[in-house]
Amino acid sequence: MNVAQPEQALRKEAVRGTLNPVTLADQPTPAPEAARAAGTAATPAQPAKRGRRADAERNRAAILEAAGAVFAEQGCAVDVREIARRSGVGMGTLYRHFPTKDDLLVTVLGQQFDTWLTDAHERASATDDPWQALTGFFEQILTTQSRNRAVVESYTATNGPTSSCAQRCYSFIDDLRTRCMNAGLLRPDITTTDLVLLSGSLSQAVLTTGDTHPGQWRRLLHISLDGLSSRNTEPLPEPEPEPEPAADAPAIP
Amino acid sequence: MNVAQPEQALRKEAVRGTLNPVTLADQPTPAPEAARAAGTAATPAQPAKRGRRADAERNRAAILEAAGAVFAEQGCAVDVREIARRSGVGMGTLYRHFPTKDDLLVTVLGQQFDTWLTDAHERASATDDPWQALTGFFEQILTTQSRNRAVVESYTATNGPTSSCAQRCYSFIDDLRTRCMNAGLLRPDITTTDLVLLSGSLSQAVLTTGDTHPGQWRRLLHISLDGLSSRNTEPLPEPEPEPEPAADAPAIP
DNA sequence: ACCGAACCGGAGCAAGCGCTCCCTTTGAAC
DNA sequence: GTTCAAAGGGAGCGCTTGCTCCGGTTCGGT
Repeated sequence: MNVAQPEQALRKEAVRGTLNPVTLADQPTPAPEAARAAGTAATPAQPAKRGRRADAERNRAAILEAAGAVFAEQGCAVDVREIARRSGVGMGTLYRHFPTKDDLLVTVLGQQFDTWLTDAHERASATDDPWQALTGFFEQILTTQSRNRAVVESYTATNGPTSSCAQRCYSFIDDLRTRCMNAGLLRPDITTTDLVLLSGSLSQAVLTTGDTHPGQWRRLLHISLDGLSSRNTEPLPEPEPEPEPAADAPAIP
Repeated sequence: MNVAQPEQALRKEAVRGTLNPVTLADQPTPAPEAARAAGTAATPAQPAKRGRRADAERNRAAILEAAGAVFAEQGCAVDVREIARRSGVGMGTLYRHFPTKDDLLVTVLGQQFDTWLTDAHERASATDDPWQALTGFFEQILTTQSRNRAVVESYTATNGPTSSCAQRCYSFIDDLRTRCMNAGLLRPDITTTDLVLLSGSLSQAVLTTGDTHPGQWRRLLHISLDGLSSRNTEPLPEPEPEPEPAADAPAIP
């Protein structure tokens, strides 16, 4: 799942230290019924595969909530003990529900991403102005990320649009681009990849400048958006051939 | 030196794990003579304060060279043992020369920054076109950073222009900005802070997209530069009041 | 050639952190 | 109420990593 793993990896891949922020590849909140279908013995489906005890369900929810808060505040690198503490459960409980810290992170970010993308869709279709849809999208994604370290970290750790989450996001951005392009608002050689990577770059600016220069990222965003406008006619440097998205090069929002 | 340290910190601040990428605050290659002046019992001055043994000098140089390479390749988080191995010295030797991993990192990055900034000055004064000087600067800083993980990491870890290194960089960018502004090439409300943070943001893009989309950062740079141009007249959102650069909020190039 | 101070090197310490083991507790079917 | 599989919890293991300790070695002045 992660990059450059040693050779062992018996079934537990985030073996030691390595554990890059995340790899939102599989099961982004899988549909409850499609649980035991494929060979993926991944995180058990969300709403009780077949009668989970009530306390277990409660604890699972508590873990998810605490993890969401802690990851958002402190980033992907927090001690698992902190999450256990905040959710009021022991380590054993936490690890029964999520076999790996990575699994927990993936689940949490997957949920957040789902709600976020739904919201983004609604907003985008609420306006008829393509340019406003695009700028609103950037505004939204950056606002979200300015409040969630884990999202930014996992984004920048494994950029590149792969995985179901990232692909849905990618095609959403692609729609926005097409709308703007048809209206002649976007300079003609902007690719969807440009937009995806631009959002990632600005995300990082949000994270970096968050403490020292609050709100400064809006200025950078404004500058970048102006640079995207069709009023700039000089062609961009050629995009280099993309190195064939490897099957294990995942990402997130 | 770093942020949010516990209370102990007996004299060794990067006590455990914490060790954020860096904090280029003090002694950016201090002048040899001003060694024992202030109370700063920092890294001993470079060229033998008073007769260092020849082998010690050789080892110090080897450590610096190896550390430079290793930090550039693998980032600030490498194991100190790796540096010791690559430079052919033992841990004891390494830690006699640099009392802390952080010290080593600061020294290495400080040197690299010095040579880089000198080069930047030469290039900038070699052209009469202010806009080309500005774009050349961005091009140069990003090219450098695309080959040096440690620089990017330390930049994004402690953004904000403080410390002697960062301040020299800041005033250099300020010169570039003034030249462009006088020539009417830059949109009028661009601040130096905008430029500094923009470079930081793009640096991150360089790091992030380096593996998956080599050279892509040039497109983002192009877009941003177009956004900086005076052809964009719409005013940017107000910059928020900067939170008084704290005495210990350092950064680097 | 001699001597002491400076230097070398790497085994080892301590702490952080992901994860497991195992005994205890509890929910819910009967 | 009884029973027992499922759930709980936390001490502790194993590994990493920054840093130290100390016996042996080497330099450079005499």
